[in-house]
Amino acid sequence: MARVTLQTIADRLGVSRATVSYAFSRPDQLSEGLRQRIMEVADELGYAGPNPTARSLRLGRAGALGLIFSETLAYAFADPYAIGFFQGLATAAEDAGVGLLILPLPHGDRRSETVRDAVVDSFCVMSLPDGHPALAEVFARKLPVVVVDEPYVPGHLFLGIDEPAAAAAAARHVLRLGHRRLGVAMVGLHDDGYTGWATQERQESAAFEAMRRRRSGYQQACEEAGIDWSGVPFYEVARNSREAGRKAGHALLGRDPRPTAILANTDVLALGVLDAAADLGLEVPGELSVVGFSDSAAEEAGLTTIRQAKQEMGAAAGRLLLSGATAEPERLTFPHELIVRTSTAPPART
Amino acid sequence: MARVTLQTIADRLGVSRATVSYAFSRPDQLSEGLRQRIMEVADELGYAGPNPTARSLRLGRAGALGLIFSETLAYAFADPYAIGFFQGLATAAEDAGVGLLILPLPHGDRRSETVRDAVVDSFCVMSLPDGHPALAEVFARKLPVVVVDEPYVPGHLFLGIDEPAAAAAAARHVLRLGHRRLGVAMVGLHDDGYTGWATQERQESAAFEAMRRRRSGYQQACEEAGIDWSGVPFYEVARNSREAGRKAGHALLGRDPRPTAILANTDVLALGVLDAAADLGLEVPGELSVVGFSDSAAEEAGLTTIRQAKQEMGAAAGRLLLSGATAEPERLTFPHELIVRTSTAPPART
DNA sequence: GACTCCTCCTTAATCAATTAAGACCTTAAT
DNA sequence: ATTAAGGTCTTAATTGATTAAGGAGGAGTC
Repeated sequence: MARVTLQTIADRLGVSRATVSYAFSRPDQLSEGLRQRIMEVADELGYAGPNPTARSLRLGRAGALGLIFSETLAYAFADPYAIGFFQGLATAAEDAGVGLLILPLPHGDRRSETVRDAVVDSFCVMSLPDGHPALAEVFARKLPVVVVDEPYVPGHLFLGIDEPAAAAAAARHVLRLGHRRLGVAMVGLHDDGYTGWATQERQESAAFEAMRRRRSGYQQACEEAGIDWSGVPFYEVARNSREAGRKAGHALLGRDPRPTAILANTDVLALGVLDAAADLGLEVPGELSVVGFSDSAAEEAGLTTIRQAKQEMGAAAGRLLLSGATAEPERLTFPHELIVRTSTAPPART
Repeated sequence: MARVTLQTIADRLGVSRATVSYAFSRPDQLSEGLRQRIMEVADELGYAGPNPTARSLRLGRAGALGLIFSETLAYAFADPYAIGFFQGLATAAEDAGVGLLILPLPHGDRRSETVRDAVVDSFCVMSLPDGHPALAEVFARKLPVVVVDEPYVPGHLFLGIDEPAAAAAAARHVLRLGHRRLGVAMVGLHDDGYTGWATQERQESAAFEAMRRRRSGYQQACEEAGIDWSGVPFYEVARNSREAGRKAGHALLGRDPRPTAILANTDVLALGVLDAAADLGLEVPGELSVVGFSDSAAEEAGLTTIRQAKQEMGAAAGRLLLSGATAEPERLTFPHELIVRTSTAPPART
């Protein structure tokens, strides 16, 4: 049984293909009788409706927004920050009646076909490491693109927060509370699976721009407060999971002298640090202060964190891409806010 | 500046369109020199690469799997159970190198174009109420379809758990512990936004099949234990949120006599019930037992629940659709498991 | 009766590619 | 010298629709 197309129906009825097309797309162009006969025959032949791909080609629009994310999709769906952003983006897509095409970018096996063959009208790219081939492939498509968080590419639309300022705000908060012995736990600096202490050089050469800048915000705030950054223990983990945070927490809290405050660059990591503190019987915030980042999983745990308007960012990204208004390339900076909860307090007097 | 196509490049170089196509898709068919010249000219003219839509049309495959979900996307992304399923599905899509096209199905404004125009090779439909128009539209596309959880449509591939058995297991657990005064909190029965006590008739006429069957499992277990179902307070909420669960919890716990055990048909709802218990100063499990469903947000809170293999279900759905093997329509039932944690215990002696 | 105006349908161009089959030329083997 | 074999490129059919422009016929108006 061959495929049923408009032509099949047209032939069967002895009318032109155009007529059948009108039956589906503009019923008012046809007499009611013929339209009904067409529909009957379509039904009878098992016609699946106008082929969407052919339609897309003819109409010049795909009806979808492509989303590219550095991680495996399962991982992306596990990240509360990403989920929040997706929600905003999805809402914008929904409002515009277009689909959201989530494109996989397998680690290691970076096939370029994915981006090249994606049937979309625009791309939203989120958190790619510097120089990731997918970015070049996206730009090669010459479609509207917005890059979120990282990397910033001059001449292209960019959405993000003021990373150094936000990170500095987190650090200053504990510094003002009087903490002098800090520890830092970060994920997403590199793409190489490394977990362990990070040298200064490794810190500065991070492949992910936003995290690199976030880190520099921590450093700057410390140095402003007269703290020698090279003396601040810095633990890097490969995955943004609570378990990884716990590992980082144990590493940091195992130092002598023990840090009295730990800065984590995600909430999930911070929750893991809290787990480690609980393992060691340390009271929070009495014996240890912890600050997260993103306000994505912080509320329940009473975690002090930096709030980012992730949903608003997603919605804005979607609107910019879907509005059709070819906004001139811009760097849009979204606000952040320090949310103080119960995971931070002045250090215990020694 | 007109659009650059293969033809533009061909004309510029005085070669045929086919040659240019080969330069991109099968470099070995061309002399190295010509191929390079073609690439240079393509670059110079700002060619964006072979148009994916045209490619799709010619090749007869879209390279995407369509995902349809009854709720707004923002809501879907907020549901841990859905997220778990997405993770599995996304992993399968990733393995196959295809995209995941998430299709919006706006509440109220149910435009049929979304499904009709989706450029996909197959559909995964999740949790649609009985008779939802999108379902018919999906089947009209004559593409491979798998329906997850609800509604079961004979003759089409279906994935789900044994809902009545799973629900009965949850109910029997507290019944065996000795509870006699139960309360039930459910979400997702109807599509009409109602929140409040649900009559027997309303319970049985639920639009969502899986939830309807889940409820019947609760009822059956109760009746087996000699409990009069009509005496079991049943509170229905419109949204699967912790806040809604708290509301249901307050309603149920405000009854006299107060239930000693509450069955909730999602973990999120159950967490809200726990919140309500905390509000009232009730000890769990001392004064109140709570059972959730899905094991999607239960571990942290020590919630007793029914575990579903959501990721495995997602992965299986993806594999079935992407394997190309036109599996004969089947009803695949996945296992469930009662996970007993610390939110259930025998009732206090009165 | 001639004119205009509709209504309904057809013609034909267009969207942007892929690919089997064939043509042409060069090289190598017999 | 002839034939076969390769390598390189072209021809032309194909994928499945949309839509502006035009034509045929009937109805309404003067």
